[in-house]
Amino acid sequence: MNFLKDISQQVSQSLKEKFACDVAASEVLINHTKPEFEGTYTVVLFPFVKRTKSNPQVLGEAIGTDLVNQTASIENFNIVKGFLNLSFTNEFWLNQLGKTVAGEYQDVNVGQGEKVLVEFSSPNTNKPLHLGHIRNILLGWSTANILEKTGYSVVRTQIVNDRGVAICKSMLSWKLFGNGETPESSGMKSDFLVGKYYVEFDKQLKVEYTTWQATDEAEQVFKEKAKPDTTSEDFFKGFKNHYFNDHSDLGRQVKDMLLKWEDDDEEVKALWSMMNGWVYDGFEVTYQKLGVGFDQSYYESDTYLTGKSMVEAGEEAGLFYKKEDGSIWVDLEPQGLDQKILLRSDGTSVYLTQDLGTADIRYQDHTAKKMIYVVGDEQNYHFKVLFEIMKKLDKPYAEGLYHLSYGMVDLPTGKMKSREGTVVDADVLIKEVIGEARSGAEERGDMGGLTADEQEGTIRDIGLGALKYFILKVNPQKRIVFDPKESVDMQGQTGPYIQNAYVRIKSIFRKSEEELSQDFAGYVCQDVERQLVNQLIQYPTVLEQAAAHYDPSLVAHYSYDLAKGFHRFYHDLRILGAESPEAKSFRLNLSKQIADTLESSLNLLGINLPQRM
RNA sequence: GGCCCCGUAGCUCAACUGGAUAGAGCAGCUGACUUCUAAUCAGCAGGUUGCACGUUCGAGUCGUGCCGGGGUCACCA
Repeated sequence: MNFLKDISQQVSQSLKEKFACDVAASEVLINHTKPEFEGTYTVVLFPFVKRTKSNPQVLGEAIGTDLVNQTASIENFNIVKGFLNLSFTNEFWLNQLGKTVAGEYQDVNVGQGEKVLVEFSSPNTNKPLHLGHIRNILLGWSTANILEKTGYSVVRTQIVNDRGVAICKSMLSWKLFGNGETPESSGMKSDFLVGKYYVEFDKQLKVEYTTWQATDEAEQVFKEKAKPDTTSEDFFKGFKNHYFNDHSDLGRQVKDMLLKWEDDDEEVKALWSMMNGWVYDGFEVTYQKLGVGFDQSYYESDTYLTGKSMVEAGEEAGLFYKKEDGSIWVDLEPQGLDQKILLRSDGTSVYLTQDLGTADIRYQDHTAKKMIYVVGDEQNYHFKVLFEIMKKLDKPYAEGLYHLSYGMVDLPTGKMKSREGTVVDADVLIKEVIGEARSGAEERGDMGGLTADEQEGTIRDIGLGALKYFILKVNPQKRIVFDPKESVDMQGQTGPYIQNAYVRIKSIFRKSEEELSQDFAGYVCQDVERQLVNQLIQYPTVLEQAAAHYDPSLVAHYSYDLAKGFHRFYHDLRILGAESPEAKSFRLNLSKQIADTLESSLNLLGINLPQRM
């Protein structure tokens, strides 16, 4: 919005000429005028009071007079306390709409083609995607869209955690208890089938553990390791991991499998490929339902070895150190962090190791110096560590790494826990939300001459629109409390509300037979209309901010405000039945721009706009 | 315990990064469909911004200290 810069410039000049005070144009603060006052933009005068040794009233009079005289678009000013409120001419607003129509407010190119890699979703392959993934995926997807829109060259990627103990649990469990069950034979969605065996493993382990607790061996362990005042019940609650590692038969078998996997054992690898394949098929279905996809997927199984050699190289270069038992560590205490292990004493890699390798391979593939990791905030510390290590290794992309951290999604009953079966599966939720949209549509009846297929598509867009908006409108840093039973609202500040504004506009244009022309010269616009034009020209600024902060919620709030403005306008004024040809032309153009902007902004959030609803 | 995040209306969220009398939606109560789609609009009611100091013309926003919630400090991922 260049005219704001011009105003700042003018203010700076006035201060210089009339008060001999040097204030850079960039220091001039211009706000939106509060609705209860006359005007559209406001210059805050307080900061100049001290520097000019003048009072706000005098300052305001001087600056305001200059602005009105020097700037054709400013019609009037008033001063309230230390605020200089500026009103713009009718001509100005007509011009602004004209510029918008001409596409002048379309280009945002802060990225200038710079490459950015956005990692999101990043699932494990032992169970289906759940509500938490949905937030992750929506955030990642829309952040990528926003970056693309603002001129970055974006690569969308996921890292699939396809190896390790978890998937081996599913594999072993299937082998022991599965009787050769397949997605075909069971009719289950394939990722759910794998998840089923993961849960089954846990169940069996629990049984095994409980039985073991009654043995002499367990009693011995309790006597040796329990602190004086703990009951055996409490002790064994905390001992579960140790049991799995040191005493469990199932645990032994899982580890055995993991070792065989690392040894490239044919049978184990075949099982692994098969079951991972099931999971990928299932994920793909879910991704498609959500309308997202990736330019490239990375697999931990392909990258962990690279990480390992990076660690070894770093150790040789003296950046890391080796303990007597052979494990390799990094000392990040100078950076205010801790000592972290990078390779286990048996030479196998840990979580960090893989992330090092993944980052490096990605850089080799894409030479993107910016990489954004969309990962939950429980891993804040992990990423701090990772980024520090990259700096230590002096990687060219080290400074461009960013952890887009977001809060967990909780249920009204508390945290989601897979062990307690309180996890909300992504597919189940999507179905529920679409069902909600369907019953809403049925209640309303009449979707105006759509075929059955089109209706189904619209219902899906509405349901998903509600879900996506609900999640994306919240600032990523905050935790979300999500009640899947009450599902998602379709009224008020919601996706469907915004979709509805768009649909109303589309409906108008369906009824308007003439070509859209710009014959609105001389039209005197009303307050609502000025406000709407003003909202429209904010769009590029909003995009810039959303891109700078990696925050889709800014776009979400903007589109709601715009839709709200439109609904009100629609209610107050006739468009097709406007009082004059100019008024009609102005309003049609305005509506068209609003529809385009709503479509653009909602698409950034991954929300589709139906033509009717 | 150390470090990190969060705390705003009954509920879900805003507040242009320090600016005016803290705004929306939901839920509750009123009113508006023979009018371009009522998934809409208008109104009422709802607040000591967790608490206390401090910084300054000005603090929900910055600082310090408490209180409450969450996370994290693994040879788990």
